[in-house]
Amino acid sequence: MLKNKDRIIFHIDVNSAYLSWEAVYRLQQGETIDLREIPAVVGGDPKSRHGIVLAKSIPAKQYKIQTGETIYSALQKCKDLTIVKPTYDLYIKCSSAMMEVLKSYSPSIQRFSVDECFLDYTHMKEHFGEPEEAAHRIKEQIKNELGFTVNIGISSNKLLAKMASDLIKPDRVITLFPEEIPEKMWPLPVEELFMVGRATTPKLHKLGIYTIGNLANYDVEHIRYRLKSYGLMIWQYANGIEDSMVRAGSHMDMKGIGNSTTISFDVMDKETAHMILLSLVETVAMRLRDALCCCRLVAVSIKNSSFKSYSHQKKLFSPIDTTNELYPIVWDLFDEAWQGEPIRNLGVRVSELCSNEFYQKSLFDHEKKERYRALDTAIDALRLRYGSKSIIRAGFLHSGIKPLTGGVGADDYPMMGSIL
DNA sequence: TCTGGGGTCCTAGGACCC
DNA sequence: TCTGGGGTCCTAGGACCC
Repeated sequence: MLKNKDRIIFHIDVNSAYLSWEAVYRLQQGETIDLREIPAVVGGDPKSRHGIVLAKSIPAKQYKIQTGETIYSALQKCKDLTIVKPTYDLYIKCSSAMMEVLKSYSPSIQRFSVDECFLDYTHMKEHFGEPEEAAHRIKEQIKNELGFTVNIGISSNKLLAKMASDLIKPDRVITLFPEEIPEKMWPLPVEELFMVGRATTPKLHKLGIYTIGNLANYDVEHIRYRLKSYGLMIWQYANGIEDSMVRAGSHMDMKGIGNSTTISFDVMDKETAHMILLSLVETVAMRLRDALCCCRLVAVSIKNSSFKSYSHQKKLFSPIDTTNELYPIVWDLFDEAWQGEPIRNLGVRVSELCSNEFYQKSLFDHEKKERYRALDTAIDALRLRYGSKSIIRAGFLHSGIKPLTGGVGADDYPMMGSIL
């Protein structure tokens, strides 16, 4: 029986992913300046109210520019900051190219996000040698073949491998085995521990916990009493305790599908809101069918111009997957929830997914439903063949609203969430 | 021309049933 | 007249991740 402590897990993390990928692409296009070597960020357009920093170069980091802050504020910190728009299609391609390289080193890979994954190296030693040696080979191969650098963290579980890859950047292989925890992980500020975020940090500070080591050595019952199961989890993380498997997941274990959008102006009327919701539904429903799923729960979220968010959801009697069934539900949910204030952001999310192949037909299903499904299938096929803009609803023609909104590209991948 | 968009999981409270 | 308690489902909101 293999003990957990004998596992070898790699965490591969692309350094400044979006920015690196933009830099590589631009160099390939004949650009002479490497974005990674100047103060630069990838960020949206403030005009359309998308103005936040998505990724920064290391020189930009020297100006204390942080991911998530506004472009406006970043410019205050660095007057001649270079700002480039995100191109998500490129990122999906770069991510997939990296996955192809990693697949040749282990069959057991868990994609954690577009720029991070876990690789189980446990049984690969006889093929590729000692873990550190292999990690260096992987890192160099990605650099040489794809042009960007990665960090690789090595340990006996996913949590420690992930913490390891964060220790020193960029272009590094770093180990963090259990015996190295006191020296390498405990001195770090507690907010650098995975799952300790903005809300938990001040609560821990109030308890006199400032470092990961403070948390690790705190009375576990007391922390559990104060922070419930969450407290127990982060206490275990601080002690390097975590034993989840590397799940070579597919989109089959996706829990939900959602799209949301920040509108470039404040929406003041129901009709416009309905149009935007319909364009979100088109994308959500298409992704749902693409995953061969139906959903049983539909939710609408609203963020108003004062940044207050609220949501409204409905559990369905029978699972659905067609645009024509989904949008009336979404419109109703919106009408019930909207408090009449100016709207900044709208979202649609479906969950409680099940297979669409053998879904239980309810007694109240009617033949119309079958026609809807046939229509959607035909539209999906046209969009696949001639592009997403080849067929749009007439209502969008003169609306000034995009007929399809959102999506993460053809290559949906499962995200991991709070539990490793 | 300040504040994105994609996820997962947990909790609390109320309804409802026995 | 007094006011059980357990279980499950549903909903809204908030925490965290990238």
